[in-house]
Amino acid sequence: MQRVSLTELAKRLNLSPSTVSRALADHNEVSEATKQRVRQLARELNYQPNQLAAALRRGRSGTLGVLVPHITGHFFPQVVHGIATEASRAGFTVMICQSNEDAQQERRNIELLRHNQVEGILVSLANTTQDISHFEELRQQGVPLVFFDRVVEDFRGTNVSAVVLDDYQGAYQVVAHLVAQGCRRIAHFSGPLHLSIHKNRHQGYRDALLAHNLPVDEDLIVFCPQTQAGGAEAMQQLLRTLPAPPDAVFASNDLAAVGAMRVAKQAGLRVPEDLAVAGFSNETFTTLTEPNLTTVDQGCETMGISAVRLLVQMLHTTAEQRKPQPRNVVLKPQLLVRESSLRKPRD
Amino acid sequence: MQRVSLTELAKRLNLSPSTVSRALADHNEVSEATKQRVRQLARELNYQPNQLAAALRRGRSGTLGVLVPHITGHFFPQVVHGIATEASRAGFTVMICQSNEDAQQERRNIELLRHNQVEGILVSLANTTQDISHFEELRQQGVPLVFFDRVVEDFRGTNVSAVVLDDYQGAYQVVAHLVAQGCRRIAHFSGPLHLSIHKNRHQGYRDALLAHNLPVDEDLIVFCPQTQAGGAEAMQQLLRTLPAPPDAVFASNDLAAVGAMRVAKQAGLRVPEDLAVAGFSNETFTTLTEPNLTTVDQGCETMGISAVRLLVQMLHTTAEQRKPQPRNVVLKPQLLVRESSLRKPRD
DNA sequence: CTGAAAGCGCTAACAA
DNA sequence: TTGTTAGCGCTTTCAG
Repeated sequence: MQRVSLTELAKRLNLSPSTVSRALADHNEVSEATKQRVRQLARELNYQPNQLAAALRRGRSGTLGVLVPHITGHFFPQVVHGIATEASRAGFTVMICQSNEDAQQERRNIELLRHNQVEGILVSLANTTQDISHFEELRQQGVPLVFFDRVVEDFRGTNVSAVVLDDYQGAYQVVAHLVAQGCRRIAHFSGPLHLSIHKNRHQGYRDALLAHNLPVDEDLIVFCPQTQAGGAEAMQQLLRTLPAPPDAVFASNDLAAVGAMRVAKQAGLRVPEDLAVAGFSNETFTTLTEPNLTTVDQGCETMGISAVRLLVQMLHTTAEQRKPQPRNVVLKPQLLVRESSLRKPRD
Repeated sequence: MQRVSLTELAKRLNLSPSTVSRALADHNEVSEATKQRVRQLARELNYQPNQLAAALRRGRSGTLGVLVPHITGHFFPQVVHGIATEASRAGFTVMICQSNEDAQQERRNIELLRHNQVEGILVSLANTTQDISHFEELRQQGVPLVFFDRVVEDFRGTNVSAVVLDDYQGAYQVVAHLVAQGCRRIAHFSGPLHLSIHKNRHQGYRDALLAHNLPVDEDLIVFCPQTQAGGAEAMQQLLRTLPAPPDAVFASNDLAAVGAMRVAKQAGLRVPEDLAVAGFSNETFTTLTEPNLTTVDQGCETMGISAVRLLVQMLHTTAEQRKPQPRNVVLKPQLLVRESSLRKPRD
């Protein structure tokens, strides 16, 4: 069984290629009888339309480019899953590239996507990216662009869209919850503040304390690697240094929270009675710790979906000759209260 | 700055499109001087080659199709990561689709990939797929095809390649290790045997026992959902039913192992002293449990890489007019001994 | 070393 | 309702 082209079908049916094309596209200018004939033969010969040719001719590839730092861990696979699902729903295919957190690869992949004529690009920045000229170029040339999670702050208010999570809000909610549970000396394990996620969570922590008339005690704030070991280390430090241990720990991510929890338990503290613990991200393992870890869900999949919707919107508006309508979406995170911070019965 | 085509470049340089094309492809039949001129102007005008057109002309898209059940959880993201990385290394781009475990979507996506002229397809079956006619068709038409992890058994020995993990071997190793640790009454928590992963692990368990002159006690084999709850349930059942608890549990996956471990600890058994525990898959959380869980690493990324290599090989051999050379690769899993099963000091 | 010509497979004016 | 024509942007014979 050979590959047949549309032209081939046309010949066999004594029709012109255009008619066949229209028939297959179900144009209403074609007689029902002809459509039947065409479809029948197409099925018989197992005709496979060549999307490349159609895309070339139309000037529209029907493909969206996706550029993520990597497809590992918890967050990005989920987002990519959301992107792929929503793109498919909107009738697009996706071409996915990884920058491997490398600015060079990021540049190359952007090129690659362009050469493949993607209609728009969804990007989360590599963490080594300083020079953003490659994105600036895309922006100027009007390539529809949506950043998600790791965004270029400078592009706010330009013809570029973005989807981010409200980390500040998430952290604020955690602390408010801990206060409601009766905690008064809430420690915070933060990552480096040059990363916006940690900066925002840190700020949310501070503001929530102040809003509840609690002092911000700098001794309760520890900067540490956001890993299990880092969290463990930080907890040990607090237990060693302070006259009395804190009554809660809010870590900027789940791994650090687990580390803290483990050390606390080894030190004889009961969780949550003596020490309430909360993390951030809703990693899979948060329902496997003992006790289960209170955390903040980021709605990763929703982020992917929103990003695609934004992009598709932009594509429509540009197609209608109007200016593309960039927008910034800030997703609300969801506090998940679990055993590790629950001292009082739920309402 | 408008989009410029190769033809446009040619006009501006008073050259023919063919020469420009050759210059950009760095053919050695073009004078160095001309190459310079072409490259210079291309850069100045920010020329972006149209891959679609090139692909159409060449009859080679440079794209590989990937079809996975989903991009969530632990396993598939890792494999996809491996695929994307290796494909990029081999000069291909990837088009990724999800079947969402649905046979219908699987069929549609296969179509989609074909229409996009992918040069070959990497597939892991949806678990609802019974009718495999869509793959049979690909096979007959000579579309290069590589299955990974969830394969079509019927295709063994045909012009289709496959990459699978040696589950049997992995299970065997686990049990051999447990025996070496002094365990004699090793329980096994298995999933449904119609899934090959569980069937093979189960068989590995049995054979390893026999090989070490231990009896296979059917009372120690429990079929349960391979979830934390399932594992917990199974453990409770054993503790309730048996006159004496087993001295080890090997669960067919990590979640079930965690459930078993938790119940055992609650029942006052020490892990690993009274009960050694081992799982399968090397999920992220296995280094977060207390104690850390002994498990089997599947080399997910390696699987992706192998699959791509196999496909690329097939592409080469077909290109050289020779018959494609399908191969079956069986990856060796790696036993990771951790605290949950370690009773004796390491060698 | 360079150019002319043809065409990959499809779609979309414009005609009939 | 159907056909004619042209061409998307590129590569690749084949000639010069």
